[in-house]
Amino acid sequence: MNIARVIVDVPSSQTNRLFDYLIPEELQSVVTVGVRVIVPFGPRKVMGFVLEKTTETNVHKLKPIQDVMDITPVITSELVEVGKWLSDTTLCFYVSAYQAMLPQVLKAKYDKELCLLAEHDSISYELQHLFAGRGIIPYEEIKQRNVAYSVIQKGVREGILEVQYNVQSKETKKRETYISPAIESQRLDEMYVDLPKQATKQKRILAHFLHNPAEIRQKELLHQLSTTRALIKTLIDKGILKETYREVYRDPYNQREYKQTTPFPLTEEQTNAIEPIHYAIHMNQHETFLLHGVTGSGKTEVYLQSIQHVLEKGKEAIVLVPEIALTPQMVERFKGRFGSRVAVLHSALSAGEKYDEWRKVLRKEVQVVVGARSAIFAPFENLGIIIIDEEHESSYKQEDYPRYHARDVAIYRGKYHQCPVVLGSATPTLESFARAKKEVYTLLSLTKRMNDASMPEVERIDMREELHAGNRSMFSRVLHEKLLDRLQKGEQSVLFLNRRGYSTFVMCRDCGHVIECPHCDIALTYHRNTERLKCHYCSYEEAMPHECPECESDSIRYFGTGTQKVEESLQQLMPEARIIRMDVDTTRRKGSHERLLTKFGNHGADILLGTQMIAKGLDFAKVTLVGVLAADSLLHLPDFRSAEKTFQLLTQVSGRAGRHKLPGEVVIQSYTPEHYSIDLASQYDYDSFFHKEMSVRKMFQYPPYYFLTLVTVSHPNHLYTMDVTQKISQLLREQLSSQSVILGPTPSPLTRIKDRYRYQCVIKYKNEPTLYKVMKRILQLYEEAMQKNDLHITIDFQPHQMM
DNA sequence: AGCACGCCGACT
DNA sequence: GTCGGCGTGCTC
Repeated sequence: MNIARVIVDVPSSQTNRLFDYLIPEELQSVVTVGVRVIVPFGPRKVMGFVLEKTTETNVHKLKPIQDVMDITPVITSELVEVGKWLSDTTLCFYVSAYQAMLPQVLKAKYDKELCLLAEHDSISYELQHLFAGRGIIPYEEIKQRNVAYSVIQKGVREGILEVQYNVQSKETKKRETYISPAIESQRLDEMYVDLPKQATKQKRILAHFLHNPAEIRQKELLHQLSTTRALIKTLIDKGILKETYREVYRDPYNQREYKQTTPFPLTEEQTNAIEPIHYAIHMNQHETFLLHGVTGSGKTEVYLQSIQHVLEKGKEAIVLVPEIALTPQMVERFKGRFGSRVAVLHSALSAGEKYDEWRKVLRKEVQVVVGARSAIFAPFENLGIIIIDEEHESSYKQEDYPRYHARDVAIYRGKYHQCPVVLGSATPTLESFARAKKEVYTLLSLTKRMNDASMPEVERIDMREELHAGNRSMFSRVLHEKLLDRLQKGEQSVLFLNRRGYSTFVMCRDCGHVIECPHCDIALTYHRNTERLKCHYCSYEEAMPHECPECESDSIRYFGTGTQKVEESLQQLMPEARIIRMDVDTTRRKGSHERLLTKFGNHGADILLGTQMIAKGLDFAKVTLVGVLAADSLLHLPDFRSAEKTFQLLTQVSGRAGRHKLPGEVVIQSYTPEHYSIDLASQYDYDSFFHKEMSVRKMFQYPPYYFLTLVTVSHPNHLYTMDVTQKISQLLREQLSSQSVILGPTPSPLTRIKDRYRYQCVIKYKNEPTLYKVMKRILQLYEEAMQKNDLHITIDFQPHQMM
């Protein structure tokens, strides 16, 4: 096995294959499948992943591997397979798939240096000036100092200069310094006596070690003796003390104390739900469960006790949680139960912290990972369960390369490890619920809230009537009243505004009529530049009307409101109320999210106004009112999932009120309160919503009845972009089965980004076994244009956003 | 992706 | 003759 087959870190279609390298004798034992290596590639050096080892090759001029970057593999043999599958099913490069599995700091860093091979005084004046006495300089200095590249080229040709390509790892390990005596205590005693009288501080330090010769953390020593590093350094230089380094983890949760919890007694429903999961764990059997439980029904306890079983079997668990729900409260629940056996992986951690948490997994120091989407690649080798909480969350779908869905990866890994996968949600995606109904997944239901709490009462407010009654503000009279009431009682309110409602659908403020596409039942998008309304699914368009086509009123407007504006008018309406605004702007800084929530939790404000991010996980005893300012904002986005998303969001938000002793109330403001998603959400009726929405999806040929694939073409030239998209649509129509529907070319919802025009084509299909092949062929066809002509073609199988 | 190689026009 | 423009093709 002296040949390694390597995927090089060059993301291009021509290099997207294995390259064979000779493993030098001295690296024979360290070069194993899954390690990163540095290999010569053409004239430079690049990072690569070793995917195979072999003794045979048909390449004659094998180059040797230059170096290894890892002592132990960073990609387990299972993840090698996952990576292949991932790149095959998302059509991404192999490197991209493997990069996606690793923490950012393991990405290679490249730099170039210029080396001087000749004697300094034998070279030209210009080069002497450039090198200024140094033997190696950074390559960029050539440009900075304005030296002509021809001079460098000539030097290289003459053998005076050499360009050196370096590959570095960005990883840094945090170390702590420890101090201990370098000599025996007897000699230490002598030293103490020999020290000059005035060296009182040095004596104090020595006295400490005479007393306690054990190694001590430098930080602690400095603190205990209130001395300085300089003094210690002196003693080290004298050879009396020595310093040693010990690698430590950057543990963002280390300082925190977690109250240890023990398993709660389960309700009858929970017991029924957990039994099949435990059975699958014990039988080492893969099965996908859909745990459908209303908000507050105790899904987490089911997760925790399932994990408990897994750990008892000596296996490991992955828990995925949506990014915005990965709050300290959530982490606390897992750390509280499993303590130091838990690693946490999410985006709020620094790169170094993420790396450290990830390494705990790699080294098998933890058995449970709680994390956001990418934690699905946690390098466990003995998985016993994978849990995806809030299964319906769109953040589980990666929106750029590789465009994977964590749910698919989970099921792939679950099959590999023969372990159960649990998808949990109060509002499962139609896809998952339909699969459960077809018994592809096993459905487990929790219909009751814990402690017999009831869901808060929901009142829907028709904002059209408010307008007719002369209320032009964005707060209905009922909501205003209730807010004042809470303020008086010293209770708290949460106001929710969807920021994505900043979009631009067109609606009549008199009759609530929203202008929709006649072919797609989806709101048209207002294009400011052309003053026209367009459908992003079927290319239909029309002029922006001056009056409502339904009631002929001239109150027809395009819509959008920001949190900032809401805060201003709220403050105007209720000057005495203390308001906390939470949106992207106020939570940009690290830790501000938590700080604001803590402040609200301590009743540092009366009203919490926010976007998406406050819809999840909030659990405050004094919150008795939840207001949704514009429930329509999601509804009319150009997205076939808009009704589903509205239902999910309203259900989610409603769950924030009255979670404790005080009963809660919910006010939903809307211009179309009669819409089934709002109506059924206010009644907490998932089943009816499911049936209604399924019939809509069936009628309009959308998932889960049909699969979707989105092809997006972009190029600086408008006509060319249209042309390529047209040709691709044509090819798809020719090469795919006649049952498939191909929509397009259509301008993308964001038709121009960064001076690039974007067109798209949507494929709706039921069964298209050759789709990957056809797509690959199309990509090959345009490979040249993509390389030379700045053409981009992206393919998204099962897209979540049609942008 | 990068980089070298190689073939053309515009110079010292 | 030499320098530098960019199209072409390769990287174990």
